[in-house]
This record gives sequence, C-alpha cells and structure tokens, in this order.
Amino acid sequence: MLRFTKKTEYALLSLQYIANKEGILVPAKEIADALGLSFEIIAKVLHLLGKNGLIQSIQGAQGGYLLNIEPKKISLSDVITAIEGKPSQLVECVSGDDPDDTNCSCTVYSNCTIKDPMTIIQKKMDEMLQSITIQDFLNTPIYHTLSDSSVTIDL
Amino acid sequence: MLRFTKKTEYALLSLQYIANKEGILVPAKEIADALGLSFEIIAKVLHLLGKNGLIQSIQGAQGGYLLNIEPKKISLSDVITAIEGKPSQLVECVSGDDPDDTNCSCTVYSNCTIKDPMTIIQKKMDEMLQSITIQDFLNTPIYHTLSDSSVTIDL
DNA sequence: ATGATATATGGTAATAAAGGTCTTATATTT
DNA sequence: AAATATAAGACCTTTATTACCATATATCAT
Repeated sequence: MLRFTKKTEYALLSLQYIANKEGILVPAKEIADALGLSFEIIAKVLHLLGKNGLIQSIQGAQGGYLLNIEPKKISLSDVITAIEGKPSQLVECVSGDDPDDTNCSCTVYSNCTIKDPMTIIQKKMDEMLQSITIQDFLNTPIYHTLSDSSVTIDL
Repeated sequence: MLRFTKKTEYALLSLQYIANKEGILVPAKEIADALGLSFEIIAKVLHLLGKNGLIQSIQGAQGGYLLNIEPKKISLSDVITAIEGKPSQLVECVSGDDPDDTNCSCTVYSNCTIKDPMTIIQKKMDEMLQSITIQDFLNTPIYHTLSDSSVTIDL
C-alpha cells in the first residue's frame, strides 16, 4: 500500500527526539512519555535502531540512547532497513538477486515484462530514500518537550 | 512496508499488455491467460481501471478493453489511485485535510513533530509517481504474446 | 551486596490489510 | 435464445501489522 509502517514512524519520531537532545542520554521511557506512546513499542524500536548502529545504547541505571552518527548521515533508507530488517522493495521480484524471476507475480513462461521498468522505479525510490536524512526532521518550528513541564489542558 | 500491492502490479502488467495491442479490443481472459493469472483477479483490476477512466470497456460478446488515454498520460500515480481508491499516503496524517493531526501516530498534545518533513517527503513521492507513465513500461526487449502460439518447454 | 533503573529479547494475541474465489447480474453479439 | 464478456459484491484465507506481556541481563547508587 506504499505506506511507512508505524514502527518506521516511531523510529523517525524517536530519532528526531534524540537528535534534538544533542548528546544527552535519553531513556526509552522519556521518549515514550513525550510522544504519548507505549514504552514497550518505543523500547523495541530503539533496540532495532541500536542493533543496526544508528544509535548507541547504554544499559543500566542512568542509561539510555544517543545518536551514533550525525543526523545528516542517517538516511530514511537506513531507518527503514534497520526497522524492517531489509531494504524497501516495491515488488518482490526486484531484489537484485532474482535472475530467474522466481518471485514475479506474473507466472509467464517467458521473462517478467515489468521487471526492467520496475528496477528503474526501485532505483529512483532508493535514491529518494537515501537523500532524505534525520537532519531534514530537525529544526521543526513547533517542538515541545513535555517531560520538562506539567501539561495543563484548557477547557 | 512500502510495497506495491499485487493488484497494482497486475494493473501495470495489464495496461502494458493492452498498450502493446494498440487499439485492438482485448478481453480480460486473454490477459489473464497471457500472464498466467486468474481471470477473476484480472477482471476485477480491469474493472477498476475502467471505472476510473484509464481504459475503456466494451461489454458483450467480442467486447473487451482498450486504452482510453495515451500511455504517456497514464501515470503510476493514476494507476495506484484507481486501484486503491485513493492516492498513496506514506503516513496517515499527511492527508492534506487533517489540520488537527487527528490521524497522527504520536498522541502528543502539541502538534505532530514530523508532519512538516513528512509532507515534503510525500510531495517528492507524488512527483516521482506522477513522472512515471505506462510509456515507461512499453518497448521492453523481451515480450511474448502467448495467446498467439502454443508454448513448448524444452527439457 | 542489594535494590533501583534501564536495555535486550522472545513470545503471543488481536486487529487490519491483502489476496483470491465464487456467485449473480447485466450488456452485446451472433 | 445462446454465447460471450463485463459489472459488482459477498465471502474466505492468508499474511502483515500492532500492541502487549514476560523474563533476562546490564549498570549505577547506596
């Protein structure tokens, strides 16, 4: 359906939050609270980002996470790969390592007739995903760190 | 997961097939057979393409489908919209008509912090999807119309 | 050492989306 | 009237997503 998964969304929100803290160790709970999301989900997302080297994790009391790479070097492509476990693939057969079209949706005896154009589209998509970085998510005009102050809602 | 649905894939294969026939009425069964896919699926996809004006449908015996617009004017964006019923949306909240972030994944009281960059990414994606047309799927070097001849498989 | 804090990791259950099949109705040609 | 072909919706199965739970491990502070 050409949509980012929630996990990818949470990863971007988390990376943005961590980047905005610039070097300060941020525990998963703080991020979860700030975003109004469940701790378990955020913890799992952060774990994946850590395992893939995008952020650094410090265990134990006073531990937390911080960026491992500068924001402009963390691409959307990197985030997706870290969260999904593999790079984005618009169609199954465009995996690079499928010369026999084994994964093609069309079960024609000849070669798949859309593989070539699909490969080009995939390349364009990859270029786009690589060109966007966490830096593009910083300096958003409106940004409140809810953990710093109590929240009052006017009625 | 950032992947085209099978229906979208089938739509592209079908449009490519119809375009290659240049003006000749093509019944759904012929396309299904040529692609080795079920008639019902192809019929459903073609119906959606017809309902959205991308192809013209002629009912009854000797009926079938033919392009309604020239290949270079049918964009990938058009195909997705026709098949999915709405344009592609990378995230829920980037719908244009959601000023209150009602559909945002982050349930922060303030505004969503990734909405602005996401809107830009969505725009880039849209531009890409609009720049690719069915014309880009034509003139593929290898193309066999299986319906025209019997198929022999060498062992 | 012990308790508190925080990440690491696997499992499971509920929900949503995708994919495919089947059936009936309608239109057109021969 | 019979054959051909699209129109449209209901239904079921599979897969992916999402959220939640439980337990293990690491580190700090006292």
